Amino acid sequence: MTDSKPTANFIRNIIDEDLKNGKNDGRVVTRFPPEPNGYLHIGHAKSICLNFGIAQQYGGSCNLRFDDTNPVKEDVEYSEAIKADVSWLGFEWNELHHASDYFDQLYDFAVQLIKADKAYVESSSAEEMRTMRGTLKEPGTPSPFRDRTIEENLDLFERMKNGEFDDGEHVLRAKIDMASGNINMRDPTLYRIRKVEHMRTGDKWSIYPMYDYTHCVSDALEHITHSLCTLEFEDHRPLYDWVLDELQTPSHPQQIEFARLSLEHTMLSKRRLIQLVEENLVDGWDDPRMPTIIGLRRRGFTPEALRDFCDRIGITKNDAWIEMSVLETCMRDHLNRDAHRRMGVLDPIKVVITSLDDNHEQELTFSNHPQDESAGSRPIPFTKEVYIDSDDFSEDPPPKYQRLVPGGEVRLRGCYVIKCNEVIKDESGKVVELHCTHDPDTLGKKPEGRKVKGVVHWVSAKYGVPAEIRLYDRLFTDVNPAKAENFADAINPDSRTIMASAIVEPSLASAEPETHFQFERLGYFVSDRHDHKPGNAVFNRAVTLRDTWAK
RNA sequence: UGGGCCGUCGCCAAGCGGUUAAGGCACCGGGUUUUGAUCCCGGCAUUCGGAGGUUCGAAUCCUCCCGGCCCAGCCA
Repeated sequence: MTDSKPTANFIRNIIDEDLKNGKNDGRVVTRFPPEPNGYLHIGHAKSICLNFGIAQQYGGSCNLRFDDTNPVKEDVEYSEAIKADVSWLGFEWNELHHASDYFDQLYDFAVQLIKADKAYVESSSAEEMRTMRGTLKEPGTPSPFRDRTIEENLDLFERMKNGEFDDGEHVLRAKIDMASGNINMRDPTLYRIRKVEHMRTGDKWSIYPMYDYTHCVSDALEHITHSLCTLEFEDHRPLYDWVLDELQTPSHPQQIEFARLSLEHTMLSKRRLIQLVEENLVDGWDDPRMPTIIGLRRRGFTPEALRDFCDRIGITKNDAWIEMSVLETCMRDHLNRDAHRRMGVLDPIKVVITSLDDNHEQELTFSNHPQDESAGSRPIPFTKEVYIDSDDFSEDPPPKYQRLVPGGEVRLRGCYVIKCNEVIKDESGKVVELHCTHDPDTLGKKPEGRKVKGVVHWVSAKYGVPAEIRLYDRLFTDVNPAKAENFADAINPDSRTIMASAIVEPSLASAEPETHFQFERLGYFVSDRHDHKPGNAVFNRAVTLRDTWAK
């Protein structure tokens, strides 16, 4: 996995062409403009990687800008979380801005529009405006307020700003074309009255600019060259251009739209995500099953893997659905390369090696990474009693089973070959202990005269450390849960399995929170960044190992 | 004839008038292996939503048709 040469896409082609033609004096400036009204998810990661990635590739820059134009939905809790997520993903913004930084300029520009007779104060109700807007197939009708004099508009707008009116009494509209086939051009609202505390400007303003008016002006003020956004804004581009043309801003960024991310078995609508959290269907925004950046992080995904993912899925205008396997592969690729190997047993079953002395103790040396010598090694104690995973033993094995069976042999990973001689059960018939003997001539060498194919991970019963291991699966069984009648019903009942009695090798007790490991034969895990502490080992499984054994 | 946009392998995606139609994921073999992992090697679209047309030559240009997505917030 490398972050080198990103795949070609239509946006890079446009930029290449612009550069060739000397447009923007060879500058490339992008921006990532989230509204601070929630947590970022993997769909935002796509946009972040695109915007910051293009800036990097072309030696340009990328700004982080909070689109904080609707004070009723926004909060600094979110803007702080967003900054943390962007940084964690590995990107540095050039400038940090807020749309609210431009409120004064935006107001002056609005006055300019009024003076040019390109904007007017509308005093109809929202209801009436909707009626007059017409429908998709029928043109709208002009408002009776459309022909107010410039002086009257100026006066009213100033009084709106001064707080003389209540929410909903008036609105400032652009004067464009009520008959346009594009509904966004039927005199769109530019300003509305909102007597609400703003997260940054407090109660200074009682009017707030709308997205369509704010975004293009903000882009222009920051001298953005390429304003990248998602497909649903295609219809807004004529308005974006109209505003900048009317205002004759010195800079006129080019808006380019690309398809948003759709990932199978998950759902990226902010509204639905909020619902998951509020209805306690998950544990919060950072629940490891959430597609939020913070959730993916806690699950054990890495910035490298997420960046690789964004590069692999590409940028187009197709409504594409990405299979989970792509994300999982990115995760495995990265951690296969970087994660140190460890052993842990999820559901322990005791193995007594009867051929060993009661107090047998042996220190074995395990490589941290079989393909990377530089990763070093760590000691692992071997004792008479060890634990193996319960599904690595079977009295009634399925075909091609390569693990331990009564009378059979298996290799304890990095240790001896053992043979199962006796199966101990409790009153209910449950297997509680296996009595085995070891072949002393198999440490570091193949057994004589026979083949032992199976290898099983294990932990010393005496030195193993108790741990809680959380296993995760997709949150939704449906490919597209958003389409389910009641999406809560689409939740996978087995999306989380807690293995409360797991035992892990001693070296893991001292692992720092948020350290990634491969537990051999089980998958990639991370020590939980919140719950993992000395004396309380907690690991989350990000993804299993690839498994080609037909189960 | 409201307006805008999209259709290349099961899923993504390069390709921009002349290529044997890249690559990744998935899948199917085979080899290595003390992780049923990794790694390696091989297979996987005579065809680009369909039909016409232009051209010596079309996935790439034109026309029509079919299928899908977005838009009627004082949300972004």
